[in-house]
Amino acid sequence: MSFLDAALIEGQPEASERAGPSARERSDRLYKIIRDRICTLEYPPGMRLSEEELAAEFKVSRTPVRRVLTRLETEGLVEIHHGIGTIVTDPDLDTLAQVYPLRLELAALLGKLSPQPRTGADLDRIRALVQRCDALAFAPDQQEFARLNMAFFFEVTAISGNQPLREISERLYFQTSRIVLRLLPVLNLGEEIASFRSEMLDVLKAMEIGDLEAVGHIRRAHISMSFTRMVLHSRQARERSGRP
Amino acid sequence: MSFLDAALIEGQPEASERAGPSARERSDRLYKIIRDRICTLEYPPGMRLSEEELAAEFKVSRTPVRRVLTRLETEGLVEIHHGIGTIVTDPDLDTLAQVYPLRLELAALLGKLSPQPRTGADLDRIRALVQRCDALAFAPDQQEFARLNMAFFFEVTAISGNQPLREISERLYFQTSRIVLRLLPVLNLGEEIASFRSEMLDVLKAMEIGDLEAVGHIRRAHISMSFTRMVLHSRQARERSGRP
DNA sequence: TAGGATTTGTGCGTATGTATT
DNA sequence: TAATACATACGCACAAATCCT
Repeated sequence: MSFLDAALIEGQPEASERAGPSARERSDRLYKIIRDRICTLEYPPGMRLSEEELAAEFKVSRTPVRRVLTRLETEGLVEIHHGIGTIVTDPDLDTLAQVYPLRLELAALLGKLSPQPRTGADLDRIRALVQRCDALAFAPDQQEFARLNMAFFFEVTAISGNQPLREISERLYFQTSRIVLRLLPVLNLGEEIASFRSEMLDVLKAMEIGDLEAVGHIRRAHISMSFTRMVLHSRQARERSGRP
Repeated sequence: MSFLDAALIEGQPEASERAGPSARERSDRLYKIIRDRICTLEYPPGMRLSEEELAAEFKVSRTPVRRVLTRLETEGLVEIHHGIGTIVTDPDLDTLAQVYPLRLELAALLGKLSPQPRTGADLDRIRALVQRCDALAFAPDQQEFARLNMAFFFEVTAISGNQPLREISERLYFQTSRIVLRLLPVLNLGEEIASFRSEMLDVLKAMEIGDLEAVGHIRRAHISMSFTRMVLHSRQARERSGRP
């Protein structure tokens, strides 16, 4: 268990005073830990997750672990098969082709529905992400790239006060964010990092003048281009490997 | 247990040959039964659902029942409180105000993303719904109205082949469909039935000429007007009761 | 084909939390 | 304030399903 995981599962009591985390809080923390491990490919597609092993790691019985795995299954991150096991799903380009049109529309909606004005602290957090992105250019790190992407996603999603919209956006993001990491070998890493950095700067500019609807449009444009790059490079990779 | 419920839980084996329903199938059926009971107000908002009673009714232990209730909680249909119980949620106008803008956009998207051509059988099913709606005008029945609405919703949602979009649309529908029933006392029932009937006829016309994008726009317009009527009549009801 | 190993699904007793008396 | 009643959360043992030998 990494330091970050430990911080997540211990945490501060949220709803209760000094009285230890409630069942709901324990479950949510465990869910986020496993979800993040899947989305950073620490648990790669195809890996089998053992209920007993997870139960042992987090010092609980299988019951709460099963609760979390069931939730992850409804969100498409794992598949549970009776008698076989629980395996991490492997999102493909076909899944992506269904989810991306939705993500495009939802990104634009985020800037329109119940826009939440950004504070200086909000902008500073994004500026810190740009710094981390710069460091990434010199020392490529898949997991750090995944965490940066996720952190930026949450910053952009927060511009809308519409909770159902945020939940749906998150769900679709976690369903497909892994595919970029999977395709990194065939993608141009420098191009991806540069594109990500310029997206953050564009969003920052729009936020600085308070134009949240523009943030949505910028985000939409970059999601679209990201998808196009993936399709393009995948096709090129297939051609290079000789497959039709 | 009603006859319809019995048919649902027995059903035909879907994935297995004569080998009895799998755990997944049993769970899905139980989920749909309870979900439908909630959405037809057979389980009204505020009602407490006992795990033991449900377990006894469906001849299983509390474990699979808890699995289903947990799923219903993530979808916002019930709230589970440790030590208190599981109660059916009561969606209010504020929730509606957040969900409806989304439903509007998604309705339009349904006609655009992966449109699925309608067959004669598809149209006949909708025509049958119109007939049932006509019968409803003479003998108002809240549950029948709820079931008609739901059946029509599924027919319209089926025009898109985009599975994530359909899932999201369903989720938002089940979160908010009950509120129309709750407001029926202050709404003009005749107006609601007439509006519903004309929506089905409009959709039917668009489907007959194969214009699925128009179906989306029609649906969007009617969802918008439905929302406006609810806000309007709720305000009038408040004014009549003397509350500011 | 049969049987054992391993996995998830289920049943049930107990722990924990909440409200009421 | 303490005790009681009753709800969900949890842990564990066993059943059912699958794979491999």
